[in-house]
Amino acid sequence: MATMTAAQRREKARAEYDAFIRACPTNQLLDRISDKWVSLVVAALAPAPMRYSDLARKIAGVSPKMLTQTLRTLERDGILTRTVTPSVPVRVDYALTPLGSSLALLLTAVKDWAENHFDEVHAARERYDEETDR
Amino acid sequence: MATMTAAQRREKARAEYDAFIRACPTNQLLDRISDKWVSLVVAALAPAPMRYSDLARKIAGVSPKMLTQTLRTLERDGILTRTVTPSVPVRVDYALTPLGSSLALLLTAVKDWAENHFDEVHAARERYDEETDR
DNA sequence: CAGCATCCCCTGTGATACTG
DNA sequence: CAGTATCACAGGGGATGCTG
Repeated sequence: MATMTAAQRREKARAEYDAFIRACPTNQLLDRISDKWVSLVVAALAPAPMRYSDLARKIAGVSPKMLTQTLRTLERDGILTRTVTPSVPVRVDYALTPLGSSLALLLTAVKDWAENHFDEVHAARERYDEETDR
Repeated sequence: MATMTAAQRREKARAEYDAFIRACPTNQLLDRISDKWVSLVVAALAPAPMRYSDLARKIAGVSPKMLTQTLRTLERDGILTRTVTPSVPVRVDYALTPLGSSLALLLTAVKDWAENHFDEVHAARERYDEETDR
């Protein structure tokens, strides 16, 4: 295998690259938790379990569709549990799993960072815009 | 202003809601840093400053367009600095600011979480799919 | 109450090609 | 090397209406 055309080498590199991307857990999971709604849902559930309508109210701005979609993927990923109480009317509770709680710790830290450093970011933006705008 | 039609009341509520959303620093910043490319760029720059082409190579999968776009917004937000050295060929270095470094700490933690818990998430997914698929 | 189904638009994103 | 410009596309996400 000492001989290999440039095309073959390129193809090999590409194949390895693709495998790397698919195999790379970081990118996969990072993509999922780098989601607006994921952050908000996990943060909302961090203090205490909540019902569907509580979440809808607390997150304010989320459509039923996105809320459900987000909750389903998070349930699938073992981040939270979905508990249906078959009363009338139905009652559905969502709660973080231990896994979800460990993630919530980090996302809450990020959220706190955003709150604490908003001033600096805002100031930086104004400076930048002033120097740039025209 | 005791009299107000339903439409007016709705419009007022909407205006207040919009103002609330815009005023809320958490959502604004959270949205920005809850971005795939932001995470990757900040993580890439955390160990050491890098040049444009270094970033393009390290991140692998990002288009020039998205890379530039991401770098610009992060520069605007004071997360990183852009330094042009007018040699031939041109050389542009990107480095995290102290503000950016503090954020990098958190995002790196999230990245590590993703790496360390991928197995659990993956297992949860298989369990979920097995119970659900039909 | 807690959804699911459908429609549909619009923007973010990627590919490609060109420039200082 | 470090971008910018243009185009074309997919699909994210909202609105609406219906159900167990």
